[in-house]
Order: sequence, then C-alpha cells, then structure tokens
Amino acid sequence: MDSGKTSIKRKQILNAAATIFSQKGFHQARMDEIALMANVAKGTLYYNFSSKSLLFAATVTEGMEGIVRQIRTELVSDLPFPEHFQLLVTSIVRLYLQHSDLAHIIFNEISSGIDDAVLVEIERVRSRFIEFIAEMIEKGQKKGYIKPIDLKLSAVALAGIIDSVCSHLLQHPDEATEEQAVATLHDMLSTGLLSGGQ
Amino acid sequence: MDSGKTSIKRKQILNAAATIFSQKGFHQARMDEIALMANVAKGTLYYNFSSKSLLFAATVTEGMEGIVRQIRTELVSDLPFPEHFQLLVTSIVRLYLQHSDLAHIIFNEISSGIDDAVLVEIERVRSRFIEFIAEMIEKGQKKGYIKPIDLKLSAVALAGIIDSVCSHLLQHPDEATEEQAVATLHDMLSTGLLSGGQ
Amino acid sequence: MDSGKTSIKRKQILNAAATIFSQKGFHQARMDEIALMANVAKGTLYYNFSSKSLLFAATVTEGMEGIVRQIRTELVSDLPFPEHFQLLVTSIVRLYLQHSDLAHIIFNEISSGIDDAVLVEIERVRSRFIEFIAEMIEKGQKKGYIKPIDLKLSAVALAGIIDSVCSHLLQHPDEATEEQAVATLHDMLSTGLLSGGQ
Amino acid sequence: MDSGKTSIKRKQILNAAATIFSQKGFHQARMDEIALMANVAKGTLYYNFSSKSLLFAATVTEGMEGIVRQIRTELVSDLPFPEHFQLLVTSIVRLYLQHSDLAHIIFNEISSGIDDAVLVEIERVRSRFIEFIAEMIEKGQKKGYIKPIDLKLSAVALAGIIDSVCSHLLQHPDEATEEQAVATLHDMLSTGLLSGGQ
DNA sequence: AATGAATGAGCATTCATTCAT
DNA sequence: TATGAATGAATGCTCATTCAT
Repeated sequence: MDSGKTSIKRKQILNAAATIFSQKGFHQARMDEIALMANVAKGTLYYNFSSKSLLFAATVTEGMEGIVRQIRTELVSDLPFPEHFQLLVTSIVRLYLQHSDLAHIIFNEISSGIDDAVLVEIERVRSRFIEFIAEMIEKGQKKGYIKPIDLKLSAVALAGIIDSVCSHLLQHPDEATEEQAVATLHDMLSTGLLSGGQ
Repeated sequence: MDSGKTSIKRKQILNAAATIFSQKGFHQARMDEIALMANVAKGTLYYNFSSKSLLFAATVTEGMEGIVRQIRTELVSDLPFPEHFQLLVTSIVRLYLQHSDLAHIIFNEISSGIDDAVLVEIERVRSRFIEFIAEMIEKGQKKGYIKPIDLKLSAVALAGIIDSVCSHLLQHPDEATEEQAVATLHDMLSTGLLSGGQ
Repeated sequence: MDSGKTSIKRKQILNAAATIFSQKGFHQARMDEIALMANVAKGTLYYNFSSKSLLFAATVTEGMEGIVRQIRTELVSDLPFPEHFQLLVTSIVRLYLQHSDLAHIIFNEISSGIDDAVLVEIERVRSRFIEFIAEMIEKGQKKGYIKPIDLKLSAVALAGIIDSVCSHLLQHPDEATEEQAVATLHDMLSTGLLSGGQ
Repeated sequence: MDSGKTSIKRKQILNAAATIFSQKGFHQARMDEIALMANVAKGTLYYNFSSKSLLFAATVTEGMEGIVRQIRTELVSDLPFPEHFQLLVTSIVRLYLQHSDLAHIIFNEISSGIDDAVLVEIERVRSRFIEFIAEMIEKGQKKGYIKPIDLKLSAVALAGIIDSVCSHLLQHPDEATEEQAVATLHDMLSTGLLSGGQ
C-alpha cells in the first residue's frame, strides 16, 4: 500500500493524521486518536500505512504536493512583476493560514526519534518548497526586478519570515489581521526595514 | 526547590538538560539520559526539579536570560545606527549559532503535550525576546533610520528570518558560510529584495 | 468444509502450511505467510479451514497418515526379525529426516495456546504412532526376538531416542552422517550401552 | 542488571518465569502473567531483565546451572559402575520430573521468533548438558563397563530417551509409575531391546 | 468458491514519577 | 541531600478472523 492514491479510508486517515499531527506534533500524536478521528479501526491505519512514521511521511508529502500545485496554479497569471511578487506573498500567506496544520509540520517538525528515512523525506519536501521559492526569485532577478542576492539563502529567508509571521498570527489572532501581516511582509521583503533611499 | 540558584548538581543538571533537550526535543529527551549525562542519580533530578516539564522550563528560561543579557552587553556601544543595526544582526546570528541548542528549542518547540503552564512560560520567554528586538527597531525608528512599520510584526519577522537562515546553516553547513549568511540577512533586512534605487 | 479431500487450493494450502508450521512452529506461523506461499488469498484459507488451529490439526493429521502408511508399506516384507527391526529403525529415521517438518511438529509441539480440541487431536496422532511402534515391538516379542518389556514405555522410548538423534542430526549436520546415526541407534536399541556378552 | 545474582525480586521473577514459560512455552507466556505470579509490577520485570527473550534466557541458564550442579553432587559417590550408572539414570529422571518445567523448556523450546542470541544461549545450555552426559558415558567406557560407541550421539540418545519417557509420564501419570519408568529406561539403556545373548 | 479490505483484542515495551533508605 | 529500585499507565504494533462483494 502506502502509494495507491484513491481509497476512501486512506483519505479519511490522511486528513485525520494531518489534523492530529499538526495539533500535537509527531511524538505526541496517538495512533488511537487518529483512528478515532478518521472513523476507522486502528488496524486500518496499519493496513494502509505500515507505521506511524510512514503515515507521517505520507501526510506531509501528499499534503505538500497539493499545496505547491495550488500555488503554481494561482501564479500562472501574466501579471507584471511587482504585482506578481505581491501575489506570491499573498498566496503563500493565505495557503499557509489555510493549511496551517501541514505548514506547521513542514516548517517545525525536525524532532528526532522519527525514522531517519522519514526525516529525509520531510527534508526533501521542505527542500522542494525552498527550491520553488528560489525559482520565483530567480525569475524576478532575470527580469531585473530583484537585486542580485544568494538564491537559496534568500528563499530560506523568505520562507522563514512568512512562517514566523503566520505562526504568530495564528497564535495571537487579536494582534493583527491577515491584511496587516501581508502588508508588513510585503513591505519588508520589498524594501527592507531601513527608511529613505539607502 | 526549583529556585535556589547555587547547587553544583543543579548546574550539572541544567547543562545536561540543555544539551539533551536541544538534541532530541522535549518529548524524545529521557530523564534517564539527562541524569546520566549530569552524573547524578535519577532521584536527584526530581529532588531539584519537580517534573520533566519544570526542568525544561528552567532550562529554557535560565538559558535565555543569559543570552539576552549577553546581547544587551554587546550592544551598549554608541555606534551610529547603521553600524548598530549591522551589529545587532551579527550578534544575534552568532549567539544563535553558538547556542543553537537553546535557540532551536525557543524558536521551534511549540508542540503541545507539555504542561500548559510550562508552555506559557516558554511563550513568555519568546515574547520577551521579540519585545527586545522590537525595542531595537523602535530606537531605530525614533532616530529616523527605520521606516514606520508595525513594531511587533517586524520584530517577529526579523526573528523568523534569522531563525530560518541559521537553522538552514546548521543543517547544511556546506552550502554557505556564517559571513555569507550574515551578509544576505543584513542585505534583505536593510533594503529588501527589490532592485532599483530604494 | 475441512473434510472434502479434493480441491486443488486445499492441497496448496496444506503443503504451504506444513512448510511454514514446521519452520516456525504453531504460534510463530502467520496465516498471511501461509496464504502467500500457497498462492491463495487469505480469505481462502478460512474458506477451507475454519481456523488456524484446525488448519494446523489438518496439516498434522493428514501428513502423519501419509507417513505411517508409507512405513507400513515399507515393512510388508517377510524378512526375518533382526533384519526387520533394522529396517524399522532405518525407515523411521529416513522418513523423519525426509519429513522433518512434520515430525518436528508431532514430537515437539506440545505448547498450549492451541485449542484444547486440536491439542487432543495432535495427541491422538502421536498416540497412534506410538501404538504403531508398540505393535512392532509386540510382534518381535511374540516371535521371541524382543525381551519382555513394557510395550508402551519402550515404544515411547524408541520414539524419543529417534526424535532426539534425528533432531540433533538436523541441527548439526556436520557432526555425524545419517548412516552413523542409524548405526548408533540400532546398536543402542538392540543391545544397549553396557559392554560384555549380553 | 541481568547478571547480579542476589535480589529478592529477581528470584521471585525467575521462579515465576520458569513456571509460566514451561507451562505455556515462550511465545504463549505473557509478561503480565509472569509479573502477577512473581508479585511484582510489570515494570520491575523490565528493570531486572531488559526483554522477554533475555528473561527467558536467564531462566533457562540459571535454572539449568542449578540442575547440573545438583546431579554432579549426587554422583560424587564411589559406587562401582553398574550402580553408578543406575544412579545416573535415576537421578536424571527424578530431577527431570522435579524440574519438569525447566527440563521441558530445554528439551523442546527450539521455536524461532526468539532472539538469535538467546536461541544460541539455550543451545549452549543444552550442549553443556549433553556434554555432561557424554562425560559420564566416557568414564564408563574407560572403566570398561560401556561398549565403544559414539559419545555425542549416544549422549543425545540417552537425553532423548529420558526426555521422552518422562514427558510421557507427566502427561499420562496413570499409565506407569516413576519406578516402572526408571526400570524400563535402565533396562533399555543397559541391554537394549533384544532378548537373549545377542 | 474466492477474495482482500477492515477489524480490534491482545501484548511487549517505555519512561516519568515515587519513596524507602 | 541524594539515591536507585520499583512502579504502572500509556502506546505502537500484530495478526487471527470476518464479511461484503
């Protein structure tokens, strides 16, 4: 199993797993609880995914695939670059908040105690996301809109800044609105913190 | 107990705890292992800290206090602002890498399953750090060096960007040097990604 | 079901079961594995045999029937007794080694945790084998070749001695040949260990 | 742990383990049940023996050591050989029946699914017992009482014959007395099955 | 007759915590 | 103060069995 994409129960399980894993983290998530939320017997979890680690891996991988696909879809527009960049930030923020469960896992779950193989898989997913962002930045550079800067590092930085602000937003929903967050992010990412024409 | 500051064993325990907790995260760290590394019997852990959660809280709190104190010390200089800002970034990066264990905990260990009381304590430590950064930004604004921007959000963003890049650096030491990372961070934080005369 | 003798799948299952059960013993054998080796779906196992215990019982019973039948066939000869006795030992040893899987089960699988009903069935098979040996001994006694001795106990002893030596042979194939084993067995069973003119 | 010889709880556990393991075999024995019978908490089992397999190994090894020691003690007599041999058979039978639990394990538990390391350990114990018997036979040969015969094979045969008859006795206590069993065994082992002076 | 997805009771093992010394 | 033997609740995983198709 572990790879057929279409069983109903399989989807129920992946959904429940995404929720529970992101709420509690890998180690604190209980297979019992996932089974309960997925409305399947515990054995069904293991019939479909041979271990907790592999269920976790599948949750992250398949979830992330969907998200990246979605962002790509939203960005097929032919907008001029400044608007394109604005859209990128907005899209990522919105999707992060929409799928905060998965996003939280991907950005934060590095904790050991997971099979090394699975850890590598998660790292691979994270990398692919970073590379996707790096692509966007590179396009901007080629069109002359983005300054010459280390691609990988700036992509990592961009991911980190969005993760951090969105996490904050989710934990303190009263302190700022999504619009404010997007505005601040876009402002900082575009022209930095310093004032005036430096 | 939990508050007397001077026992030798207590320090041994806190040191061991910092190492183990940062290597393995809260849930994967075992009291046995901490006791072993601290050269202390397991009972002694509980004689000094009444639970794993409280030991974790003490580790984080006392560790962070030291770090913030150290940053403040390094920043008492009367440098003009641009250099001051550069120094701030450099200091935080250096301390993050130096205390990556603790930093990692503070920036990433949100996973529940820890006593709520302790979670609140960790959040408090994180907040204090964010506020410290916000203060720095505010000073820059008052002196006219930093553009008007939401203080809290930009502080959160700054913390996130540094966390993300430093974590990346630690996991992929071959991809970039500390100097490159500092340069990229300073560049992005100062003037953002867009090219042109901002 | 459990009694129709002619399905192809049924035979495939019994063959696979004999192999797996003897390799791993009753408790360690898994129905999955038997189904796999029999080239049959798991459900088919249960369609033909209503439980693991009953499959085990059928495996043992039908297997043993064949073996006893075979020994009887080999012994229809009209050899004079000494040669007849020699042939008996040789045949049993050869068949034990040939069907070591089944033999191992029948001589060693006493472990409980199997349905009592099935345990009784196995015991019955074992008994029948002991009785078969006892018959042989009795014949020898009647012809004056075998000393007066408790029939049942000596049959049990004979079975035990053969089982023990054959098991040893299987586990340590390098320590002795089949011929040596047969010779030693025949020697001990014929005239015992003591030297001198008995 | 696993090697200190003197804790009270440790002994309680080993006694309970011997009983349960021999009643149910390795796979069917439950750690819960052993803990219950030993009057300790389940955790205490694991505090003293790091796994079920190791507990099993310790049970077999330490138990067997005691038995072999006991047989050796009973055989220090300076009896002339025929009586010595009789005593050997009698002692082994009596001890087998006395410690039928352990004896049963050592002679029958070959089932896989136990750690290989532990299986090897059990095989080692069995071997040592076989060697002990071989020594006895060798002594008899040197004194001229026992015929020239393969030492190892005859020792294996002797162990097997005793095991088989004793097991039978335990399962069918009504069919023969211990004395009858000893008599039959001694008779067969001394002069075999054939009558007269062959 | 045959299948295989689904089930859930059962079990070994872990580990924070306690407490007698 | 310090210890470490003892505890037992908690949990991942297995596998015989069922049943809708």
